[in-house]
Amino acid sequence: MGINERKEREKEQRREEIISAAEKIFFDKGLQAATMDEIAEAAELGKSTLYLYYRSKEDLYLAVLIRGSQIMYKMFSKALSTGEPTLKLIANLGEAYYDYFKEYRNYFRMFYFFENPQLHTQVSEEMQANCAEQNGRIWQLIINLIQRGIDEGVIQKNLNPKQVAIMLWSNSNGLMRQIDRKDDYWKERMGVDLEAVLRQSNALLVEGMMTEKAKEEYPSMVV
Amino acid sequence: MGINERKEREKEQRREEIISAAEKIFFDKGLQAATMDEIAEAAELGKSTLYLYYRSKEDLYLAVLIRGSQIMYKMFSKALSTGEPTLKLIANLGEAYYDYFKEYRNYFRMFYFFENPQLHTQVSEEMQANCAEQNGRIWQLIINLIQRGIDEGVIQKNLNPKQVAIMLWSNSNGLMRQIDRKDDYWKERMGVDLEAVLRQSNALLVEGMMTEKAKEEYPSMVV
DNA sequence: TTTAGTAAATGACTATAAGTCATAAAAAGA
DNA sequence: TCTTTTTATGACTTATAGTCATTTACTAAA
Repeated sequence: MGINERKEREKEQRREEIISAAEKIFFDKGLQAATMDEIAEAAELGKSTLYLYYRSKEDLYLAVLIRGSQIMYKMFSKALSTGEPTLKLIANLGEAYYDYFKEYRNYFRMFYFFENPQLHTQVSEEMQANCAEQNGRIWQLIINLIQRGIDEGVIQKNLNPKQVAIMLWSNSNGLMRQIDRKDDYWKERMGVDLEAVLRQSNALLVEGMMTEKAKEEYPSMVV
Repeated sequence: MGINERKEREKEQRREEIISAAEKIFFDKGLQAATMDEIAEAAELGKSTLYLYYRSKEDLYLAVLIRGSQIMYKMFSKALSTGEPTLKLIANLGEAYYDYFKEYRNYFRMFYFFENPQLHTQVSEEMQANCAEQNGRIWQLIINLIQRGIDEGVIQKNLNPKQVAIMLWSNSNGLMRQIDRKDDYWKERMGVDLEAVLRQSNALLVEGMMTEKAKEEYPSMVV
């Protein structure tokens, strides 16, 4: 019978509405300063109702984060589907991450939460598993790409694709953090353009991992 | 008269005692979960007394952090005073940061706080200024070192020393974060040794910034 | 249409913890 | 010893996450 299905749909919709309301508040105030009362008001629901859908404020925060991850996954998938050579795709993926940062900076900031386990005091097992799965999908995209580069002989084959992935990711992420928090400081007080630093350090890393053959074939990738 | 000086000394000592007590609790529980009541008990003082010395829990947290920064500064200074060639010192500084991470991981973790401005809701102007100053001293050490490398002709002179500093720092920091939180995951599930990744990516970046002359002179720095 | 049963929603409540303040204790000075 | 200043505190206020008994809305059978 269709009633249960309709109810299921409505429940899912309500979950999404709650996420949308929570998003506004979290984007504006961050995890700590946002209150469940505010979110409830934004969602036009009683606070207790929120707890029927999410077990804790942190779980709700992560539900928003997962929405942000899904967007990232889509952007990355799209960047990888242009049919360009693998090395170009690696560069494109770096750009896609930077595009994500610029376009969805609110989500990007929420990812800080992942990195500080001391903030995780009320995360449910389920939600943690959801996040891990979503996260894993994105890593897989990157790792597969690097593996392809190795198989094609454009990335040195003594490198571990996971190792390369984490190296590139970690570097980009660290710099985008700086851009997020201190771009003006670096630009005005130090005369440093962090966007250029980001591109340059990524390029240096990629170049260091390319095979000699690839350097000849794609001289434009060499700094 | 000496009474005021003695009092000043005692007050300073009390501040340090409070920091030591706070440190234990913060190391154990993190900023959010630690309570001022616990800290007061550890310090054998009433909670209200803490507020005579520090304006907020966050300020107290930062006071602990500054102690951690001072240790870092000392370690870095020591690493730079061996009289070795500049390129070697750059590598040593990377190692010194990793040593700090291993030996003072509790402080290292506290630095997460800096990176998430959304957590800063009660930081006083003074404390912020103290942190900025302490922070600036450390950056200056690094930047001066890179500048020396440029002056000596071992680092490419088209590079901005601040740019180089942030590139190296950001990369190391990002990877040490991963090591802190997910070393086992990467090792056991992915077969990746993050410590090796850290060294390798630093080496790649340094190599990419060296002059040709330096590469000839210090072939051991080339991967 | 009524009624019984189920699912969804809520307002009032509890517990916890940061931060305040009037008052007390201790120290210094006269 | 008495007064003033400094240091310390316990009781209080406020804010907010999370709970729970109760209500409201919806569904289905009589």
